Amino acid sequence: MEDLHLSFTEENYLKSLIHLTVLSLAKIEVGTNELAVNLNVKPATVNDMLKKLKEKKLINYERYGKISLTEIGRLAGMEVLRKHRLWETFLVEKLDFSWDEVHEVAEQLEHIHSRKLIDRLDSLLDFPKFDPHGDPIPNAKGEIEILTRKTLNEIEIGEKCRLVAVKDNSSAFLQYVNKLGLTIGSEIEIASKEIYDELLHLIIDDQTFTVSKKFAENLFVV
Amino acid sequence: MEDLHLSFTEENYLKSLIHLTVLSLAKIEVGTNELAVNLNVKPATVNDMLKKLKEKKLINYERYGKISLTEIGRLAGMEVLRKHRLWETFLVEKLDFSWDEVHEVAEQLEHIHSRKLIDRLDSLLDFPKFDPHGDPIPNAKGEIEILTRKTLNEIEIGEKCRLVAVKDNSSAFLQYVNKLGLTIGSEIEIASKEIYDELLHLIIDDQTFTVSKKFAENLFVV
DNA sequence: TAATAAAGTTAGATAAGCCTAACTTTAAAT
DNA sequence: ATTTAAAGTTAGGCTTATCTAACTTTATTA
Ligand SMILES: [Mn+2]
Ligand SMILES: [Mn+2]
Ligand SMILES: [Mn+2]
Ligand SMILES: [Mn+2]
Repeated sequence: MEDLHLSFTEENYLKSLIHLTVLSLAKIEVGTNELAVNLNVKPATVNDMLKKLKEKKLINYERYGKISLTEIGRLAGMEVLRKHRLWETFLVEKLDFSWDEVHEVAEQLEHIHSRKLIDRLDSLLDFPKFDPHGDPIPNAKGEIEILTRKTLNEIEIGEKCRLVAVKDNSSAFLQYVNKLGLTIGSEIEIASKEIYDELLHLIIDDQTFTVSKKFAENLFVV
Repeated sequence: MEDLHLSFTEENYLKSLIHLTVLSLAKIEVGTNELAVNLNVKPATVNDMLKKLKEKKLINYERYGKISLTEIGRLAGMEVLRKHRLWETFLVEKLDFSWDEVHEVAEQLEHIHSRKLIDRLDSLLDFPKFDPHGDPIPNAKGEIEILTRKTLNEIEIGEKCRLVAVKDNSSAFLQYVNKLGLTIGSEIEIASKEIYDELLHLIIDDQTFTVSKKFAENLFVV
């Protein structure tokens, strides 16, 4: 079953669709424009590719209709996501990369075609369940644990929570997280919130920090 | 200096040129046809690319003239070769691949762009000098130890030698080498040679084997 | 419901890599 | 020194992935 040869671009479309449907709870379809934004291309470009992906039976799609993954498409997309997250874990665990440096390289490595390579890598890393950003890693069967996670801005004043993952994977954001001394597992308490400009005052390790709503929306906590 | 962005294809051209010039002792230039054969494309295709590579100052080339690498081209090509051989070493050393399985995957991995990645990989592997096929690995400065090596068919009857590298990297050939119980470092004695069909009779570990001239030409010995 | 806005599609271009077929230049043989 | 063969080049096409500009369909909102 796993011998359909997909181009880098096709794989990126499928991975995007995984993010926009499977991983975005309670939404199994997306539109052309949303996919275009996610892939950083123009809607006209997406439209061309939709025809090709439908032809290859990777997506369900009708003219002017919504887009969803077929089972084949879902498996192929999940494999790309699995590779991405395993490579990120490898870079951090084995090559001492920091978590803000791995995403760009993993964007390249996720397209290496070799089932054996990825399964051996999984084994070398001891079958990790989460990547360096706290995101779950799909297993070899394409199964993933989808957790309902709150973002920091949804937490009430006075409540304590623990950082389990980050939404934004850009190095700009992650370096900002580093600057606050935050890592996956950090305890965070909401000291107070500003109504006017929506700033949050946090207590981390007995120190006080002020962050924006935008920042807080990119932190997943429990 | 290392911020010229090269495509996979351009990198493959430079790597080919490294093989055909730098690594092929006493020949610093090649022609369009020879390069085309090496890259498995048509001469017309090569011709188009030559114009582009010259434009980017990666090769020296004039219409109807021979092709050679510039210093920039040599360094870029050497880096691709370095990556190829380091990844092959990684696959064998860290992921338990056998030497006949690594070449195809390394053909993909050699195009991952990240200086940090490759230098960390080098360090993880303890700065190996040779890849699994006995080929020297260029260092981070693009320097490589070029050794003058004899092939098995050049050895005289009665002489003993040691396998140091293989010329052919195809899995078909390497599996054949495996079948004879040969590995890098194996002692080989030439028992005799047939004049008529150029077969060689070898003694390896007190056992006798018969191989063709074609086979013997692909084994480097000292 | 009719007007307007948003979403989606099509047509026509472009650039990278590749091809075949025909042509030109250089090298090798007679 | 011609002739022929080999090597190299050009012209014109194809495919993939992208774009812009114009158009059509669906959704929203007055
Ligand atoms: Mn990532
Ligand atoms: Mn990608
Ligand atoms: Mn190889
Ligand atoms: Mn290659």
